[in-house]
Order: sequence, then C-alpha cells, then structure tokens
Amino acid sequence: MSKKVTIKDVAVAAGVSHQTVSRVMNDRPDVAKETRRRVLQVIEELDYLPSAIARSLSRQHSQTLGVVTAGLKYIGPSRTLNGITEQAEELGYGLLLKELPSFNTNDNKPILNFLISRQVDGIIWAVAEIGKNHEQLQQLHKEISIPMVFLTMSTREDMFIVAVDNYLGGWKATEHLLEQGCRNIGHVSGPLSWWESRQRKSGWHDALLEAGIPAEEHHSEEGDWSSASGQHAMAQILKNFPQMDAIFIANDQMALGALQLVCQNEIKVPDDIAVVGFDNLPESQYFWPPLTTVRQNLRQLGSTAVSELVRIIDANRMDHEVLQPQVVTLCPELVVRKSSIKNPSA
Amino acid sequence: MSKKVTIKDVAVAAGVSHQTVSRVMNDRPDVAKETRRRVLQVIEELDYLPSAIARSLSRQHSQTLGVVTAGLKYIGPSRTLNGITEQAEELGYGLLLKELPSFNTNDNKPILNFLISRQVDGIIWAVAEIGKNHEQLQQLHKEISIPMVFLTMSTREDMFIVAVDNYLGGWKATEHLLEQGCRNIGHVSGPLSWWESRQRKSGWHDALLEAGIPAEEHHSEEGDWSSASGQHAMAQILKNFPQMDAIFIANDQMALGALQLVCQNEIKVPDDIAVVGFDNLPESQYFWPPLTTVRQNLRQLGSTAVSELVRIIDANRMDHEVLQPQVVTLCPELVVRKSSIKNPSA
DNA sequence: ATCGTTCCCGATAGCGGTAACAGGAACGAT
DNA sequence: ATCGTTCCTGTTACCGCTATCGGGAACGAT
Repeated sequence: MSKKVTIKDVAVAAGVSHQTVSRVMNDRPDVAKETRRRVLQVIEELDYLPSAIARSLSRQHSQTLGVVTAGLKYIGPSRTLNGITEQAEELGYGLLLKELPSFNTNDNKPILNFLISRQVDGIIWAVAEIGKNHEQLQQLHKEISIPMVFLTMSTREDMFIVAVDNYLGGWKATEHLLEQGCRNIGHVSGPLSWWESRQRKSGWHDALLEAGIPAEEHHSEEGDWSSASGQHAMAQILKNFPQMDAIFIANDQMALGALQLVCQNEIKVPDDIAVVGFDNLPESQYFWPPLTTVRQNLRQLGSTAVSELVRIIDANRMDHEVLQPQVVTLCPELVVRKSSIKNPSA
Repeated sequence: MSKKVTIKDVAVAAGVSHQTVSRVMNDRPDVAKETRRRVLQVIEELDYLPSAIARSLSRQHSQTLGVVTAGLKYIGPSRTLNGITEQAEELGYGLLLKELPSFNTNDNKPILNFLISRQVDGIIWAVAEIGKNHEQLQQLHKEISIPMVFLTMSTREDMFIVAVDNYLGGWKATEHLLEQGCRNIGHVSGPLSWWESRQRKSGWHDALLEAGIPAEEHHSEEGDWSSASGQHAMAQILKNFPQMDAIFIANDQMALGALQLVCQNEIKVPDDIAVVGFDNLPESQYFWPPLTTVRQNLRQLGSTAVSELVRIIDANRMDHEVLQPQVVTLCPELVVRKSSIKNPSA
C-alpha cells in the first residue's frame, strides 16, 4: 500500500512550493498559467487528494453540518433526513449524523459537544418536541457559538425554527369533514406529550368551535401513533360517542388500525363514518377505502432547514451582521380520497 | 462571544505544559495524581473541549465511519441506517453520511474521495445492487486503503459483505404456501434489475421446482415496489393464470395494492387466493386481512455491518494481520398471519 | 558516593493544510 | 536610470493536537 500523498509530495514533484500547490487547489488567481497546468498534471498523476481534516483545522470551519435526529425507523424522521441530505449535497456540505437513542433524552450536552469538537459549521436539531426534552436545549443553544436550526417545535423568539403547521393541518382535516356535512366528528390524537399531537388536536377542536359545535372531551382518545393504538382508541370512541359520523385521526398508521376495526364491525366508510388521517404515507392511497389524509412535506422541511442554516452561516461569515431568529412555517395540504367523501355520486 | 479555549490555555492556567494536558485528556498513566487533579479542574472551569479535528490530523484516524446510502425516503434503507447509527454510537464512532441522488449512480469516485479526504476509518456501502451500479465500485474498493463493508449484494470473494438471504426468504414464503395446500402459486417480483428481486424470485422458482411444480414464466409479473405496480401486476397475473390459488409478492407495499384490487373484485383472501408479502412493514399486521410476510431484520443488518467494519479496522490497527474477506448472512423469518391460512378452523 | 530505576514532566517536531508577508522579475512610466 | 506596478512565487508562522525523546527528581541498591 503506497503511502498517502500530501501537498508536499505534489510540490516536490512539480518543482514548486507547497503554497503554490495550495493556491492551485483553491483556484487562486495568482498562479501563472503554465505553473497551474503543471501542478494540476502532477496532482492528476499522483492521484493527490487534499486532506479535508487539515483544511478544517487551518480554516477553522469544516463545510460540515451536524444533524441530530431520533426515531429513524419511522418514516417521518427518515423523510426529513432525506430532505436534509439532498439539500446539504446541493449546497456542498457534509453531514455528521447523530441519532438519539430515544426521543426523550434529558442530557443533550454530550451530543452538542461531540458535534462542536468536530468543528461543524452549524447544527440541525431534528428531534420531535416531547415533554420537556427541549427545555435544556433552549438553555444550551445560547451558550453555543455556532448556528442552530430547530425543526417542528413550539415557537420561541430566540431560535431559528422551521416547522410544519400542524394546527392548520388539524383544522383543514376537520373543516373538510364539516363540509361533507358531518356534525359529530371524533378525534384520535397522538401522544399528548408530543407538541405535534397537541397542535393537531387544537386544530380539530377549534375548527369545531368555529362551526358552533362543542368538542367534548370524550369525543377524542389518545393513541401512541401505532396502528394497534389507533384500533384501540377507535373502539373506545365508538363506545363513548355512538352518534359519531366522522373522525380525524392524527396519523395514517392509526387510521389504518381504525379502518381494520371498522371493517370487522361492518361499519361502512365513508357512509357511516368518514375518516381522515395525517401524513400521507405512500400506502394510504391503497388502504381500503383509500384514505383521505393531510400531507406534510417533510422532505421540504429538511431541505428548508439546511437552506436556512447555511444562510445563517454565510451571514455570520460575511460581515458581522447577526440575523434575527425567525420561524419558517410550511403549510400542510389536504389530500382527498374516498374515505371521506359522503356522497360520491352527488 | 468568548474565544475558543485550546489545550494551551488549559496548560497555562494549570501551570503545566500542554503535553501534560494532552496526557491527562488521554488517560495516560504517567501523570502525578495531584497534577491530574489540577488539570482536570482547570478543564472543568474553562469548559475546555478538545478539538476532534486536530486530534484526527495528528493521530491519522478520526473515529468516524463513512456511510453511503440511497433512497432514505423508503422505510428499508432508513431502518438499516437506524441499525448503523445505533451500533456506531455503541462502539464510539461518529458517522459521516452521504446519500446518493439515485440508486443508479455510475460514478462513485467523488463520494469515496469525499469520505477519504475526511479521514474516515472505514466505509459502509449501503446501496442496493441494481443493474451494474456496483461494477465500478468493485474496482475502486481495491485501490482504496481503508476498510469497506457492503450490504446485501451478490457475493464476491474479495469483499466484506453483510446480507439478508433473500433467496431463502422467497423459498420460505413459497414453501409456506405449498404447505397450505396451494399448488398454483404466482409471484409478483420487484424490478428484476435489483439483485434482491432476482433472489426472491429464484427462491420462489426453486421451491416450486423442488415440489415438482413447474414455475411458468407467465405465473409471475414484475413490479417496481410501489403499491400501484403491485395492483397492476396482480391484475395481469389474474388474467394470465386464472387458476392461481396463492401468490408470493416481493414486498408488502405491492401486496397492499394487490389486496385492494382483490377486495374490489370480491375475491376472498385467503380462501380464494392466499397472499404472502415481504418486509414486514409495521402496517402489514393491520392490512385486511392481516398480511403474512417475510421479516428481514434490517436494523440488525445495519448494526452487524458496523460491528464487522470496526472489527476489520481494529485488526488492521493491532498487528498487521489482514482479515480474510467474508460474507455474513442474516436469515429472514416468516411471519404468519391470516392472509395465508387456508383452513383457519382445521 | 555512585549507579540504575522509576516516576513525572517539558521541549520539540510533526500531522497537512492555509494565511500573511516578503521579494524577485517584468514591464511601463517618469 | 529610477521608480512604481503588477504578477508570480517562496518562506515562515500558525491551526490544535499527539509522538518522541530527553532529562530532572526521588529512591533504593551497591
């Protein structure tokens, strides 16, 4: 195995100083044409690959972003990550990935230290807000000298946040059911320790209120995102709220569980009960009946986060202007399918 | 914003040389107890964080693994990645992530160069084998001086490979249907440019042969993994192979599409046609009827890949022994549910 | 008293780049 | 001839850490 070739080897082989090689590598203008040609040729011949590590040390930045995520086994976080990788590639940044062992991690300092010690230029915190898992972070991020962007969490004035408007999503779903003529609309929420769950539920709640319909507490049940919990919650609501003619379920997986239960009990969807989910899984179009759902563009969420972060990094570098923290909100869209259309032939 | 504190600042504050601080950081034995205590205290006070970048440059390795993946928006690759992050964390390695824009990338050199220039200690190539997208790689990996592990691809003697036995999976699915008394077993495959698709199909094919049943070409159709394609393929086979009494479909999503079609046509599953899928999506238990499927433990695939890679790295470092390339095979398991049980009461 | 150990610790030289400065060559202008 | 430019290139000093070597102090053995 031949030893690794460094900038000095190139310099010697090309008969120039290593600094000139460096200049060629960085496309500096102050190199004679002929010299540049010769150096480039030697680089080619020796198969020289500059060390990004050494460059990072010298330049004091790494062209690398830190990404903290959790729950990659779920489709949501991985779609978001997909958007992140895509945009990072586009903007020429590398990605240092860290997945938390659980959503509820109390001590985030080691993670942050890990990333900072590796000189990342910025950090994307892509972990759902659950319980108080963002509390310590809110403190820490002030003590940190590198830019951070947070994803989908309750807004705070001093942070950069990119979020999907879950409240609006819940509202749209409910409004759609109201438009179908439904008046008794139930709800299966996600775990209420999740900020997103609370937002979706509030959207449902407020849309009903606006229509002059009180949203009773026993009209809704809490699930844990799994199909099993959706099924269980559905059974519960059917019992507590027999006159229900429609239901908004906070994700497609729980909706699937509910759909299966309903199918077993010979209740007809949408005629007896109209159903709307949330997420727009690729599969939901093929549920029976095809599921009306709320689409959130998680890939865009990820890519927007990267763009924002890079924008902040660049601003910090350019002049010493410091950008004002802001919140970027993405709007979810309703995807209407059979499971919610009351009068298909009307 | 206070300037970053370096090893020198600590040295000065503690009244020792920076080398002594380095020794303390690395838990070297040759430091007096009292000195160590003092240095540690200063580190604490100044909130000193050693630069992993500088350390990498000096030590010539980075405690970081490169991961190349593709198709993160699908559940499979992201579950694999989940296993990778988990085990990397466990073994104390960082992860540099790179997602290919498409499965079919012809030029992999830039990716490899990117990772190598950042001093990764090893690389996991977690991209499905499709068409000839591994051909160039097979060449490149020989020229590279750092260890690589490949995931789920056709075996080659000179590479480290960790793979799920897709052939066995197809075999098990088919065998199960045979045991149910089915004799006319169809198949919907994935795209046949995928190695995994071909393996699953071969498993189906050979299990039939072993049972003395010829697997006709018109008994199978090619899909593209999507539910839509599954539905279309199913319709095609129903036409070409009307006496079909069971079908093995190469992934759960396509099976879902097929199930929906069958449901619309009032064909009964499993009585008229038994169905087995592949993947064991979390949702598949809640399809209607619940789907029998083949579970592949992708998380384990990922974590095994990391373990293997680290084992190779360590071996290379320890003494100059070079490990012999080998293939680690993971066995998929059949998960039996209603969609394939012909006589539930028997 | 002398020597060999052991235990600590510091000085120095890298790792592979970049930044900053300095200086020679070529050229036109004075 | 002298000066100021412009263009190009090399020297030196870092970036923040680790490896290596060497040496002083303390101690027991001879």
